[in-house]
Amino acid sequence: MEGGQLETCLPNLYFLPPDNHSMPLPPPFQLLPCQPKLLHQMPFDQEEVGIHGVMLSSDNCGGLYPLPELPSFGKNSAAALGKPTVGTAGSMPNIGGGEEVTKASNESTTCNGSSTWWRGSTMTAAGEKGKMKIRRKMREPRFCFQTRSEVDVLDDGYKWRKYGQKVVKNSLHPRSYFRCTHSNCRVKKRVERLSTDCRMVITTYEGRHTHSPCDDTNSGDGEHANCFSSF
DNA sequence: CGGATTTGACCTGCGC
DNA sequence: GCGCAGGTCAAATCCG
Repeated sequence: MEGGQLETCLPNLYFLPPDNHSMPLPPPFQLLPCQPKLLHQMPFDQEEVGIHGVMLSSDNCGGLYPLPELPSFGKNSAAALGKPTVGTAGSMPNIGGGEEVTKASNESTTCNGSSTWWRGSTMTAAGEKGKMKIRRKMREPRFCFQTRSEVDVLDDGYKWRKYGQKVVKNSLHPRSYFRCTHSNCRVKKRVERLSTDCRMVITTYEGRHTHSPCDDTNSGDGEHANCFSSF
């Protein structure tokens, strides 16, 4: 992910005034010890592009925080440059929004159950490479929020498996990558701490769970109580 | 012993 | 075209 693409995303972020929090939080957020506050919403037309994201911020007492600037989001990031964004309330970190999500319009969730969510196990070299490039651009709906917590991984009711950790530039803390362990559920999340305030944890969910949190230990398709599907 | 985590390598996209 | 940075894979290792 490059900060350079942030500008393509930022105009789609809006600050919601406190009295305009009409959008219900998705179940994972409702399960958190303290519900994060909605700060930003990505007002994409869901039907059109299949994207719907929010930015949230909270601490353990439910206090509302403006999202502080993150130092690590690329040379061209608006956050780094202090560019004004639409209705800024702090800066938009390049989490959950760095990619050009609008290209996901047609094939947004057609990840076809292959061994990897975007690469595909049956991909052949020449013919599929172009598709792979496109697929790389595809992004699931994302929800980004910030909490003040001692622990990196918040208990959101789902079971996660860590599949990677990466040191990000200009950040003191590594970013961790998690995948939902439920079969047929490709939801991922990234967790990192602010370098400016190590108590603050940025969590980004990507994708929609195909099961409910309580259904997490089961295998199968778990069609009921989709966390994000109606969101 | 099986599942989860760690970590280095690899791949891809993007900016210059 | 090249280099950098983010994201993912997969073998090795750890842990219950």
